[in-house]
Order: sequence, then C-alpha cells, then structure tokens
Amino acid sequence: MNIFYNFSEFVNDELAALKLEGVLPKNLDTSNVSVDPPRDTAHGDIACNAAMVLAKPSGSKPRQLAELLAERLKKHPAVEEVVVAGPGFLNFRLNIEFWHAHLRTVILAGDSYGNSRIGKGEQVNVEYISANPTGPLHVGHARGAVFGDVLASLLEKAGYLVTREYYINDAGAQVDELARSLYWRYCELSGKVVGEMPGGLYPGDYLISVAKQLMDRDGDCWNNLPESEWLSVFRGYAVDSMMKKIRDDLSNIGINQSTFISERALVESGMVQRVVDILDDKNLVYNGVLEPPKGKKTADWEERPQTLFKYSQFGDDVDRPLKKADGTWTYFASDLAYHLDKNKRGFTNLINIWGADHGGYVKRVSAGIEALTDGKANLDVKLCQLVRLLEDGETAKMSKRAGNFVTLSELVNSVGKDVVRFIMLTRKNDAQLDFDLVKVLEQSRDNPIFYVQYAHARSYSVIRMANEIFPESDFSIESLKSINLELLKNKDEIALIKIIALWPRIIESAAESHEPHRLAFYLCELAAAFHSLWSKAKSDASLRFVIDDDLSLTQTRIALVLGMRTVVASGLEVMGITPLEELRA
RNA sequence: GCGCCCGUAGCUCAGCUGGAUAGAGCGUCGGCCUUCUAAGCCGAAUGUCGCAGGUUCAAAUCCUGCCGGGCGCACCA
Repeated sequence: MNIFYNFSEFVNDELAALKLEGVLPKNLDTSNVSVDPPRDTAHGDIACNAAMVLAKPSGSKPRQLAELLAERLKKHPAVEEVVVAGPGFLNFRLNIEFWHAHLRTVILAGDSYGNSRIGKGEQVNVEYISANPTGPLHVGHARGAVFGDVLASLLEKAGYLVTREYYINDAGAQVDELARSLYWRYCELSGKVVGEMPGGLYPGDYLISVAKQLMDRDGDCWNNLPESEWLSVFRGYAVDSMMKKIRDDLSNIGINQSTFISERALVESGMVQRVVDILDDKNLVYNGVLEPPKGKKTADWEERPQTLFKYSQFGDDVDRPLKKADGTWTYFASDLAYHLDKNKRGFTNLINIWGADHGGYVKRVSAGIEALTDGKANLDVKLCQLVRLLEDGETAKMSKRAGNFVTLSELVNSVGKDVVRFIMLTRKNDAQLDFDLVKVLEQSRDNPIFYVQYAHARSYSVIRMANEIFPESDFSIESLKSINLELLKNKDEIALIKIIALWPRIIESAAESHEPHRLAFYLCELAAAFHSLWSKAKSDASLRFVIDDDLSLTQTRIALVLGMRTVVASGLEVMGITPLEELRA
C-alpha cells in the first residue's frame, strides 16, 4: 500500500528493460535510485533521482538520461505526466483517478491501512522501563515507557513479531537496601525503632503499607533476628510488592509487557558465570588493575586487582570490571548475561530504551553482545532525554509525597493516560521535553493531542450533520465503500488524499529508524490539512462536506472524511490512545 | 583528560537515513465569526542550518578539526 514502493518497482522494471535493450550498461548499479515524495508539492507527487544517480556510471548526461526515462515512465496508467526538472529530477504527476482509487483502498482497508510487511515476521525484542524495583515509577520513567511501548506497536504494524520485555534489577546492593528499608518500617510498626530513617535507606512512605501487609502475614516473628535471617525474605517480599505496584501503574497507562526477566534468577542459574567463561574462552578476560578514573574526584579510590573485560579491544581505552570487590558480579557482567539470554531465546534484533544518563554505557554493552554472539545479534539503544515538568510555564510543584519525585500515577491521574502518551512523543527521543501540566489540557491549536483528537471528533460531527440533513440516507462505512468518488475534484480535497497516502510510508520509515515520534508529527500534519479544508468552507459554502441539496456529493465528501478518520484512528491506535468521537463534555 | 548526545527563524522544535528556493507551531503584523463546533482558518515578515575544511552531480544531513551546551566516566544500577 506504500505507493512510493509501487512506483519504485515500476521504475526498476523500466531500468531493467533498458539494460536488456542495451541502452544502459548491463552491470549498472541502480541501488541508489530512490522514489520519494518531493519536498515541495509544486514539484509533483513523486520524485525520482534515477537520472542524476545513473548519468555518470552509464556515461550520459543527467538531463539527457532524464528525458529518455521520462518517455518510458509516462506509459504507467496512473501517470498524468513526467517532467524533467532541476539538475535531472523526474517529477511524476499522478492522475486524479489514481487518488480516487487510493482513497477507496483506504476505506476498504480500514484499521489495517498502513500495515506493512517490511518486518517479514522477524522477531524483535523491545526492552523498556526496566526500572529498579526500589520504589514506584516516576515521571522520568514515563517517557521511556511510552516510547518503548509505541515503538513496539509500530514495529508490529510494520510486520515484526515483537516481544515487550522488562528486566528486573533485583540482584544488586540496591534491593538489599530496599529490604533493609522495609525491615526498618516493619520495626517501626512494632515500636522497635522511632524517628528518622537512617541515611542510605529508601525513605518514601510507600513501604509503610508493604510493611503492614507483611506484618499481617507473618506477625512480628522477624523482630530481634540477625539480618542474615530476614534479609532474603524481606527482599523478596519488597521486590514482589514493588513490581506489583509498578505493573499496576504501567497498566494504568496502557502498558502490559509480556516478559519479565529477573536478574537474580539469571545469576542463580549460573548464567553470569557461563558468560564470563565464554568471554574467557575468547581470551577477553583477565585479572588486572585499573587506572583511577579521570575527571571525577574519587576520594575512596583504591587500587585493587579485578576481573576485567577487554573492552579496549572494542575501541575504548579502558577495560571494564566484571566482579566487584566483594566477589559478586558487577551490573555489567549480569547485563551481558541477560543480553546473551535474549539471544539464546532466539532474538537477534534487540532494542533497549534507556535514560540519557546511561549513554556512556551503550558502547560497552554493544561490544559485549558483539563478542558473545560473534556479531550475529544487533543491539540498538534508544536514549530518552529528561522530561521537565512545568505548570503553565513555571516549574511544577506537584505533590511529592512518595519521596522527592512526582510519580507516574500522579501524572496519569492528573492529565490522563492518552495525554501522557501523546505528549511524550511530541519530541524526538534525544531532545529534552517540556511537559506542561496546564497546557496539555488546553483545547487550542497549541495543544497537539487536542488538535488531532479534534480532527477525529469532527469527522463524527460531520456525519451526524449529514444524517440530520439526509435522514433517509446511509453514511455507514459499508455503504461508502462502493460510493462513486469521481465528484472529488477540488484541489484541496485531492491534497488531503495525498497526505493520507503518506501513512504507510510514515509507518515504514518510523519503524525502520525506531522513531515513533514521527507518528505524532504526521498526525498533526494530517489534522491540519483536514481542519484547513473544513475552514475553507467558511468563505466558500460550496466546499462544505455536507451539501444540503446534493446527496451524492455529500456522500463522496464524507468518504474523504472517513479516509482521514481511518488514518487518525489508526495512528492513535498505534500510539495506544483512544480516539474520541466527541470533545464536548 | 576520554566517550556519547545536541547546536536549524525572536522562542520551542521538525527535516522523510544525500536532493530542488530549509519547514511547522508559538510570538509579531494584516485579514476572516447571522458557525456543517472560530476550541478555528488564510496571508505577510523573519535564516552565515554553531565555525572551518573535505567527500560528489548534489550536504542541515556523511567524514575530519575546532567552538559552545548537556550527560556519563573503579567498586552503584
């Protein structure tokens, strides 16, 4: 359904024919030939660079070759004209029948319009959020959460088989601190401790209710026992409780990952040891002493021999430790095990969503994966920049009861899941994002989620209107599938079809580049074209969608409205947002 | 000191993996409501794409070097 792909095939067929005829060299490389929408719509509907790319290797001049190609390409039944422009562009203008036919395919396809097969059913593992289970999710997690989830849906629409995964960091020192924090709350309940929680522990009051539940279950039997007795019990209980809370919060924003992998389980299964053995076999592990880190004051630095990974063989100047001073594995070591585990589960396409503060870690993990899989697995790490919470332009001061951060659930309760999901994609992942709690709820042009939803709702209002004017008639999707579209002649109407026709290409390019924000930008563009068309009828009543005394014209135009709505709904669906049929309360 | 990301209109940002005269929103200025919801639309002005080289038919886009901003840099995750 990607029309540019169809024309690309056509161009390539013609080039192949010219080779057979001896007009072009038999071994001419045509892989650089592209068929794209031109930047400026005045240049036509489709632009092809073939003449410019092929002129030199085929020993001809660009414009000359372009003229030759133009003659051949004119014969396509959908092509109105082909003109040679600029340095040798081939600009195609497609005939109106083509656009009518395309609109019909949109209406016939419905939700499936834009589905692509570029993924060829390949498996992709998208790992996102993976927040430490030491507390509730906060705003900082929201962006990566939405980004990963929409990217996953996008890849599914593009024909990939996607697994949505969460890695639970339940093995390090942090979860031990969590266990001690819970134990402190537990002792607090029994009156054994009072006052401020000691430093280093997690002070948020979210552990109080967890302690109560544990007290209800076990009574006070853990009091006065040494840490070695209770630590693993409290740790397990705390992690389970936090993960349940995290999953509930995610569910409230429409995220339901299918796979949760425990770091502790990986370590206990011996996977980490096996990974280090594999690296050792490849002669990439040794025992050595690192230089002190530069650029940062490290008062507690001490020289000590460590088990190191020869990261320097993969382009950096420093090797990285696999074991901590206390003999346990570093995060890096278990992370390598985790990624090898992904690979062993059959994934070669790996995507990780991380916060930008982990940027320095990307190359290390990529290098590890390369070493472990002999370059057979590919990892793409997408870094999400910070979100700045604002309240009408000022730094937000929402409640911070759960610690010193705004939680995800507070954010979702405040503005709603759909708003959070859309706004998080209104910037490219590596650009900082301002999230204004007031402005995202405004009903104005400035607010993209509103603007897009308004286009969707407006399509319903048009059809309601049509039903009032023509009570005897049927404006259902079924009846419009076979409607005659020839009455769509207006330039702006055809322009809207052309924007609708970009959708499959947007899906494919966004999926291939792992950039879901393109959906949000495209939907704004589509909405703008629709609102513009609507508003033109203000000054020219003949452009209205509903024409009082012309049923067939009304039906035709409503088919166009339906095509627009189909794509908006489809886009919002990929973004995990419920399209609204009415905006009025 | 090293690595990664960013630098595009007054502001906030896109720019379709190398295409044509670099776009959008906000803001500014000028139009448009007896409304298929003006919750909006139309038009105008605004640029050394950080700087300097290089690659080629073609560079905001790729390469190199600077300048400026952010993040990270044993053992935490």
